[in-house]
Amino acid sequence: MLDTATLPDLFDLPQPLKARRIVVAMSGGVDSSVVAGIAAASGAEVIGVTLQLYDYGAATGRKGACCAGDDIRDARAVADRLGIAHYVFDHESSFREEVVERFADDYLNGRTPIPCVRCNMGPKFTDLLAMARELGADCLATGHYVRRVVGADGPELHRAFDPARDQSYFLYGTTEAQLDFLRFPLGGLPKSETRRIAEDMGLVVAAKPDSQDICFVPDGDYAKIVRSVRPEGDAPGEIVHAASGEMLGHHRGIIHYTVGQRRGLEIGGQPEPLYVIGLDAPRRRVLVGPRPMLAVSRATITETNRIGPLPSGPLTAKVRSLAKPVPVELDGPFGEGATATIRFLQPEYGVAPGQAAVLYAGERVVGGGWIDSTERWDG
RNA sequence: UGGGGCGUCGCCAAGUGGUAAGGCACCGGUUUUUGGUACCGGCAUUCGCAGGUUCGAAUCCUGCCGCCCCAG
Repeated sequence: MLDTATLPDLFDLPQPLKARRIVVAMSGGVDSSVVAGIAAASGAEVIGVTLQLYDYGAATGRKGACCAGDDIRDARAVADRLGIAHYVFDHESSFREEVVERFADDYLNGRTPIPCVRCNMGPKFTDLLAMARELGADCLATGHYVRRVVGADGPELHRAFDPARDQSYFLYGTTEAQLDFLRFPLGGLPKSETRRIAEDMGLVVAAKPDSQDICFVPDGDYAKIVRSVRPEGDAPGEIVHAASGEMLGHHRGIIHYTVGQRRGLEIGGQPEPLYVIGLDAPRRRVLVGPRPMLAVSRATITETNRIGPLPSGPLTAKVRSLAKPVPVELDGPFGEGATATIRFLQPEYGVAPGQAAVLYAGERVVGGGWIDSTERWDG
């Protein structure tokens, strides 16, 4: 059962909570619904806010999405159940510009975008956060699995207690100013506990499937979205061996490929698997080669964000969401939008431009940046 | 229309009388809040076609078809 005595700690706000106002970002999923429930139970005044991010019709009936159609309805139902205020803001046009169109443009440029990071940086932690301030809130709480820990130099971002649920990779772009105002009450809980709380509270979303895939891609066919936004982008081209230059086949369009990808090349008769080594957008060519050619020694990262001080101890980095952090060293200025370079102490495979590189000092997120280019390990 | 070689799963390829390896590709599953990766599983009752020899043929014989090379 929910221990109401510990609730104030989850929001780290000055007492008494009855005098506080908490805005909860409600996506319509289990996690943010539970956050709203916990906030309501804490005694604070709670306002649920849901952003409508994309087209209703396209998302109707979709399981595991967020922020459209049924999900907005669910968020409203939860808010009603909890007896809290709930507002829905139409954010479609800005979401389209900031997230969807950039997503498409990245693919057109031979990069592999990660829209969840953009969405967190823009609509959620900039726009929604500003709304929360306008609503006179003391904080903005979200259902992300990540921990905010107040250290000597201010709030820090740490990985979630439950490593299987950790979402810190998607939140590296959080600025210190944003972090000051944000709260992540679920960061210390295992997911099973979240669902249990949802059941205890009688929330309709208790058994709702976890969200996965990209929220605005209804059926996993992201290329369809790219085509719909940038119809001119899906042009066929050649598949070329990255080492020999030999033309091995044709592809359906560069947007279908990402560095490190193995499947979908449809090139047989090879002694070993071929992977996408690089994408040549101007020539519409997909460069392929054997796995050793994927080994990377350095990556240049741009638009870096730093959270808290650089540690004196060792750094690790994740260059994709599902990966154990690997040891790296950092060269150049880091943070405040600077461009830096990370050096991998061991070869790292399948580092794709467009993805995020997130730096950690142990459990703490030090920041990160966009992977802009890479260097071969032996090169 | 003389000589030589070849034709085994979509591709590469082992197998030369004992009842079709393997790799690549592809498909499915697992994992997973991005794209991918990885892992597990599936994938030729049949060896260009038609006959013949044999207890038994992809493997031997005959014919046909197709492709490649050399060629006075």
